[in-house]
Amino acid sequence: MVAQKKQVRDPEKTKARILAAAKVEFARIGLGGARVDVIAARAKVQKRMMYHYFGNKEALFSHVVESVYADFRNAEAALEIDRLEPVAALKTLVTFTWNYYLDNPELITLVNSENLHKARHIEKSKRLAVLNNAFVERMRALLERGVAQGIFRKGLDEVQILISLSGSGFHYLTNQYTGEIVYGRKLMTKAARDARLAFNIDTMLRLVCTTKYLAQLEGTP
Amino acid sequence: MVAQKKQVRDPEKTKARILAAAKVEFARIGLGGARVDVIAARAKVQKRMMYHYFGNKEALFSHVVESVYADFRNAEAALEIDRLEPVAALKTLVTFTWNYYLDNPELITLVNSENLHKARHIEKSKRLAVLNNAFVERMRALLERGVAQGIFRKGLDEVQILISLSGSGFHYLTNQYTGEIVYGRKLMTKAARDARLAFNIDTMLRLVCTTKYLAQLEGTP
DNA sequence: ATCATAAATAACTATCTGGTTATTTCAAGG
DNA sequence: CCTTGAAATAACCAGATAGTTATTTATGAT
Repeated sequence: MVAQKKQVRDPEKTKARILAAAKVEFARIGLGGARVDVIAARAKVQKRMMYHYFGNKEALFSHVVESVYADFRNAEAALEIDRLEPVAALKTLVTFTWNYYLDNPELITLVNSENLHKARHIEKSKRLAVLNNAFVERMRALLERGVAQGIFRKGLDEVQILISLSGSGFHYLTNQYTGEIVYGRKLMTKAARDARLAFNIDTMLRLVCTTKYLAQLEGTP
Repeated sequence: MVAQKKQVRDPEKTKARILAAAKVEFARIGLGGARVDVIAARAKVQKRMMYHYFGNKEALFSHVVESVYADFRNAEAALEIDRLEPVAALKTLVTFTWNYYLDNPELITLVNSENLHKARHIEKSKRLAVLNNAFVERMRALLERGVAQGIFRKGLDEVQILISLSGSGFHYLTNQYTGEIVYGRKLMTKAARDARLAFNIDTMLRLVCTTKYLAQLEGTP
């Protein structure tokens, strides 16, 4: 007779616990490095339950990546940047993106892991397709508004802008460890983080605004 | 009696074959995902030889990452951008960096893998410390020259510039798979690659040059 | 109450995997 | 030659690992 905790059934909570633990482990050490046993132990759940609810390790990974991505897109959509002036909207978006990365470091390593696997886990997701489409469309609309007001440059490609916008923060953070060695400097102190955000906002404005508007900004600081 | 190829001894070649195979495997699937047996098979070498020459899997990984990084820095140093006009030097550096990433895709996944492991494999490398130091110093000197000529903005931080310079290409390439899904567009066609390089050159110029100089450039296209 | 079903547990297994042991073979210096 | 140390080979192993089988138990509908 083995001492045994009374079973309390709560499928939603069990699923959520498995997902949360998987998110931590996959983010910490990648799909290849993560161990099913460790995830189960962290979730305080029998390993069998992971197989019950998610099928296998890779399906669990797919679930994690999709939900992390979806949370990110939904949070951005909630900004409703279409209600702001173009320049304010752009600053808001850069700041939000940077802070979201800082607050959700798993997003970064999970996206990297997913790219190592050629994005095959989110390839087929209809849910992400919809969210991503709207995301790109919001930037297209923002650029259009800025151009109409004579503030933004004509003919910019919203995809290039979005890649640079995410990259300016993402790259800094994902490469923070090799970065500190390469540049011989702490990159994650409060001062360093603030400096990078300010730099990124400046970068995006220089990238998107007309030279004329930039000169005007410099004239009235 | 087992058929057995006559041993031909060539320690240098054996080491090189192990390193080359390890580079491919670690780049393909990460430190956690790579298998020692697969590396040995790919190198056409007895697994024991890897342990003989490199000690263990992680030491082999360290060796690979360090040499890949060193090759990159040495190639950049060979550009001798200090012989070029500031603007030409910057364009050359952006173009070189982009092409180097394209020609050496292992660099990107290895750097990502190393960051997942908090850069502990290159932390202690004296060789990289020297190379990295010179690398940062070259950009500092370039910015200084540009400022002296009244072309570059004053007070720029060479580290921020370098992070953005590498990131503008690195981020595009490392996230190419999720990128194609997010943006609903092929990112690696010849046209797409050329467009990104042109965009990155433009970005770096806008970032570094004075507004006055930029306006001048626009006036005479 | 009883029953059907999903939730949870426990123990197990085939295979994989990093690393080792034991042995043989080559090649260079004396 | 012949000795000696490094290079190479082959077989092996203990622990890890993803996934399974078999069984029990809680819960909600009837």
